Formats: sequence, C-alpha cells, structure tokens
Amino acid sequence: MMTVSTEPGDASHLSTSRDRAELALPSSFVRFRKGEPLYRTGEGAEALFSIVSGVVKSYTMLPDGAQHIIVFSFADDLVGSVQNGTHLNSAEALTAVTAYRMPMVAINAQIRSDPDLQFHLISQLSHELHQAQAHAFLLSRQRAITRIGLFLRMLEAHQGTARGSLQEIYMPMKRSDIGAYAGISLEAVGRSFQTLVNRGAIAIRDRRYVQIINRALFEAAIFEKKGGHSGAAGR
Amino acid sequence: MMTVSTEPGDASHLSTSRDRAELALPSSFVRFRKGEPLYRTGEGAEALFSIVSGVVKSYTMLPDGAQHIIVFSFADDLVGSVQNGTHLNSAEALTAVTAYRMPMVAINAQIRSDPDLQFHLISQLSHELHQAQAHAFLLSRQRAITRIGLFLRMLEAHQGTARGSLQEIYMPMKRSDIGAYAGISLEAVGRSFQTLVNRGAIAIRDRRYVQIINRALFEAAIFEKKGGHSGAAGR
DNA sequence: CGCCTAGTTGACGTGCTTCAACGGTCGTGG
DNA sequence: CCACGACCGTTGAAGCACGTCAACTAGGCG
Repeated sequence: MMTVSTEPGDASHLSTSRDRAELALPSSFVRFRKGEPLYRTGEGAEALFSIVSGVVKSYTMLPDGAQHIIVFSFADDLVGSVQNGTHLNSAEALTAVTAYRMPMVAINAQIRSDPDLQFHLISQLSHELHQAQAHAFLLSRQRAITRIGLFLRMLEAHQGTARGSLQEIYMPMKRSDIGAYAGISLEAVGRSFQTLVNRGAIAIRDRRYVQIINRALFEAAIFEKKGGHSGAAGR
Repeated sequence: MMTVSTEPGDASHLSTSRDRAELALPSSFVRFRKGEPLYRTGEGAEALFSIVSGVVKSYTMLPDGAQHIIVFSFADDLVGSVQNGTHLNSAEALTAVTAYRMPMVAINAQIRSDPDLQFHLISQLSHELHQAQAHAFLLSRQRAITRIGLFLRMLEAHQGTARGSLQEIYMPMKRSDIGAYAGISLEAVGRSFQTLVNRGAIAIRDRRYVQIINRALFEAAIFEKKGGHSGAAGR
C-alpha cells in the first residue's frame, strides 16, 4: 500500500553525508519475521518498502480497538502510506517477508530527474487505485458469501493463478484479518467458507489452503441475489 | 475518477494531422447538462476530463441492473477511468458541469517530456487513492447511520467547509445515488437522515441542503457502537 | 391540471452481529 | 516425548438492523 504526499518533496536537506550515502546506496534488503511490524501509525516515515516475497497487511486501528485492513500487499507491491513525513497507518508481516527498503530522501531526490522512476510510480499508483476500488466494490456487496468469494478471487489474481484453474489458493491471513478486510465478523467468515464447502464450490485444507473445485457453483454463490422473493418477475 | 493504464502509451500514431491539431490545442472546454453522460462503459476513451465546476458520478452497472457508484467527482478532480483505450465505467453529470477535455493522445505525447504534468498526475492519483480508501473505510462500517455520517463528512471536505463550521452542505445526488455509494438501500438512506434530524444532529432543507447543527451529536452518531447490550444492565 | 419521478413511511422477513462455549492446533517447556 | 497453555477456529443461540415489498405523499415539468 502506497501513498505519496502532495508536498513539494523538498530535497534541500540532502547535504548531510548520511543522506548522500543513502542516495549512493538507494535501497537495501530487509527481512521481517511473521507477525513483525514494518512500521506503525504516526512513526516518522523514512522509507517505502517494495515487497520481494511474502504478504503484508496495512491497517488502521479504530478507537474501539478493532482494526480495518486497508490492503494486503504481495510481491512487487509498494508498502508505506506517507503524508507529511509520517505513516498514516500500520503495516505488519503476515508471513516471513523480504523487501527492498527505499529511503524517502533517495526517492525525493531521484524522482525529479528520473522519468523511469516516475513512470513506475504512476503505474504503481494506478494499480493501487484499482485495488482500492475493487476493495470498495467488495465491501459494497451485502451478502457475506459474496464478499468472501470476491476476496478469494483477489487472492487468486495475486497469485497469478489463471482464472478457471483448479489450483490451490494460499491464504496466509487468519479469519479475523479476513473479516477486518471484508467488513464482516470472523464468525461470518468461517460460516461463509463452510457454506461454500457444503455447496461443493470449494475445498479447504489446512485452514490456509483453499481450492475452487467447481467454478460454476462458486460464481453462482457470488452473484446470488438476496431477498429475491423468487423473482418470477414479471408484471 | 481517474485511472491510467500501464500500457506503454504508444504515441506512434501522432503522425496524422488531426492528432497534431489536438496536440497543438491540447484541451478544450466542454459542457454537460444535468443527467447527461460524459461517457459509457466500453466506449473508446479519447479523452480525460478535468472538472471545472459541477458534480459527476462514476459508476458501474451490475448484472441485475443495480449500480455501484465508485466516486463522486468535484471541481479539480479528474474523471475518466481508462484501460486498454476503453472506459471501464460510466460517468454522468449530476448537476450542470463544465470541464476541460484533455485528449489521450495529447497526454500520452506530453507526459514523457513534461515533469510538471507527471507531478500533477502523481498528485491526482494519490488524491484518488485516498478517496478510494476513504470510500472503502466508509463501506466497512456496519451501521447505516455511520456510513451516512461519513458520507456527509466527505461532502463537507470537498466543499472546503471547515470542519466544525455550521455551513450548509450541498447534496446534489438523489437518495438512490447515495445508497449506491454507501452500499445501503435508498430507504435506509432516508431513515438515517431522519434519525440524525430527530436526534438534533443535522437539519435538512429542500432535500438537497443539509446542515450539521450539533457537531458533538453528529460525531456521537457516527462512532456509536453496535450490539452494546446496553452496558448498564449487566450480564 | 395531471403525469412522472423522488422521497417517505410502514410491515415483515432474514442474515448478520454479538455473546458464549467448545474443539483443534501449535509452540513451549518439563 | 508428552503435557500444558494460548491462540485460532468452529458451532450454537438470540436479537436486531437493514433489505425488500408496498402504498402513499411531495415536487417538478409539460
């Protein structure tokens, strides 16, 4: 998850030798263990992260202690929502994660003169925007089973699994995380999975590996209408 | 609402005289009447629009005929979700709208050499990303009254109304549009407004002008917890 | 003056949240 | 190697907020 502030990106403080060193060595590898935070809300944002492998969740804490998950980030995604030099939300590794750490000062200095970097940034932002809009669409659906279906589709797409393949989907996050992303309770998450299993649409192994075993049933569950009153329709 | 494809943006077809003319005159004013479409899903996307005045809704049609509203766009927002040269969604003027029409060919040609344009694009994309994430957050809340409250806050912010001011909020969209944005039925929209009025948090005039008359009550309604089991009566 | 759309109000059913207890899994330490 | 504990997940029960359907009222425009 990435956001870039609209501030001018003042590079005037690039005169210290430490900053020059960071510029010369613009990025470095970092590693996070499962459950480890990449950063927390309000911390000074010295760098963005480009995920090499693993899965990261970005989230905000609600006043009542619950958390809203903004996005799950995978390989090649950028993580680090920044505004006014501070992180807007928190990020945590859901699996072991390796990432490039890209200091903000290096980015700010380079962005002016590097068209490739700019293009890459624009592409990434476009991608993130699509993600966010897809997330909003997911959240706009009423039925829990629909949200879970769209969530699975998202995971599928992120794993490069061809649509219609029967490959297993890796699901590293726990039920409560899925709930916090899909806007439903963790119980509803479990029950929705169970319903999909009972209908023969998916199979679950190990609680972290799902497989869509009947695509037609799966899609039918997603697009299923609600109160319906059995719309023979007409009139 | 804006999205830019990741495609290379081939400018090789800039050799026709018509395209050269468009480049020389990169943008032109256009006007839309209330209810008029800016474009529809699937149409070839020849241009983006930069709103000068008025309000635009971007939406997608669902298989069952319902519509999901992606974003409401106001002055200075960009409109025109494009991928592979085609519009991904539809856009419609909610009020009389004036806008700059910026041909894609001109943008593609200029973007490579114009750092200011790039910077502007990055800023706009960041802004849109924030909007989309705020929308997702709104949709993740359970109670209808909360979604309506956050929606009103969004309108407030877009009209430059200082937080805490008692100024009237202009609300050009109809109940069904608000519902399609907030993921609730149009009846629930109306009832939520009514509840806020009854509680003395807001006042409504003319069905299109709302005023927050008691900020504390308004915020309380937004953050109100759910099941609660009414704390007092233990157990 | 009458039609058409937008908005309101009411009644009813239901799918979700919440609360609660149980079961399964994994990591840790004896 | 097994036992324990903490966390994750499942299952069950009850209440309620919202969706749906329906009928009515209010505005807007010819």
